[in-house]
Amino acid sequence: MAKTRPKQTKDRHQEILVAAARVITDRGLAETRISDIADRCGVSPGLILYYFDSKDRLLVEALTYANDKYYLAQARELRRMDSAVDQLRRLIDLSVPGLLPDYERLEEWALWIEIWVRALRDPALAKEREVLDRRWRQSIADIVRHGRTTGEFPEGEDADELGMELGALIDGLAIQVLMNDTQVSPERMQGTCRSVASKLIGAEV
Amino acid sequence: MAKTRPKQTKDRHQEILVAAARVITDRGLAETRISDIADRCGVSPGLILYYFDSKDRLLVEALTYANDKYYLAQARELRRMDSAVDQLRRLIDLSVPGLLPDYERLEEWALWIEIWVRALRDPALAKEREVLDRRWRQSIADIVRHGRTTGEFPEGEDADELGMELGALIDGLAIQVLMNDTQVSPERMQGTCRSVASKLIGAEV
DNA sequence: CTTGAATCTGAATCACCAGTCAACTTCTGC
DNA sequence: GCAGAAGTTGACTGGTGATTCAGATTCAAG
Repeated sequence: MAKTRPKQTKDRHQEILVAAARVITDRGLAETRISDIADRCGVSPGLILYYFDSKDRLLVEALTYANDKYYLAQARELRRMDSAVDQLRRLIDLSVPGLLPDYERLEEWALWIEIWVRALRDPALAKEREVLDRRWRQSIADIVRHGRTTGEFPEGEDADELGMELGALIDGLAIQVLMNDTQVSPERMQGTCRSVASKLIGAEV
Repeated sequence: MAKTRPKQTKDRHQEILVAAARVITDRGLAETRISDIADRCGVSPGLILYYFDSKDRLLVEALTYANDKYYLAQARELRRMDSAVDQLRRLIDLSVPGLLPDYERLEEWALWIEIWVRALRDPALAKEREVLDRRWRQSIADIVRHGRTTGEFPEGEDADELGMELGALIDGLAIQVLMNDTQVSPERMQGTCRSVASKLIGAEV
């Protein structure tokens, strides 16, 4: 069976990416060593460099890989919902760090900050980041457009502009929540997001 | 003259902090070496450790020192204005990375991201960050309150809540602008901030 | 089986850098 | 001036961690 080997390779590749993402969220990008990733996979450090040309490339790939994984899972879930209000509420809930028991969300936001820092000096990652961020704003704008076709939301401001506004609001609040700010609890963030979204969109969310 | 020595010492302390902040914005926190800071000051690496117990402490102090400097300059400027609308507009303009020629603003935001990343794992810095962030939201809330006493803004939602909302919006947008996102130009961020602020406050800004 | 390619290991190499330290210089007060 | 304190230097130490590499192992195909 010719597929066994290629598949094996692919799995190892992914396995390393997943392990790297987890190590990064645990220890932070700056404190992530190749041997940490190797330990997490149960292999030797040499093997990591066998699959990835350098630590840097691995880290960049891991950051975008993880973000992709979370995004796709979210998009799949939202697509199954008919109501735009439900979609928007769910998107908000998924965006609040620590609101839902599924604590992978915490990881996602921590990875975002690492991406931002690194993208400041790494042109390759900077390019990827823009794609990821655009996709994030887009998914909000799409919900707004969907709500307007279903009649849940009134016509109004440009949907893409709204996507940018709400996306930025969520980003900013998520940072505070992620930092464990005593004034910005997950529940408060949820309430604020709903309230501002309602005002900007012009319909109760 | 007894003042020469104490003053000299103080200057050296500050000089190092300033140099450290600049190196951090240039190279990134992760790539900042003691010798870089020493070079920037034109002194030997040993002297840096003579004034600061460790690299870590120096870096944390530099991050908050720089933030403080920017905040105080901004607060002083805003205090001199009578109109809350003027204050809010100015605060927005000062917050848009790269809008004003004074490019120190770019540095400030880059430092914020470094603070966030590091605060995730450094409890001491986490505590400082909360103070700094609270002060930031507070300054917006104060403008709202001021505008309500002068009659420029109508009564409405809790001023502190508004401070959190607008603060988060600005944070989120500033990240995109700082990253050089092609869809989020400085001018667009400025327009969006004014427009959202107007809607949430209930008066044209 | 056998062979060659893919996978994997772990010790060795190599560069880098935080922090130390002994010696040197410059002040300050007397 | 002089003694001691403060400031400064730069070579050195020690630890760390990325990357290399020479083999060992596994596997697929003939």
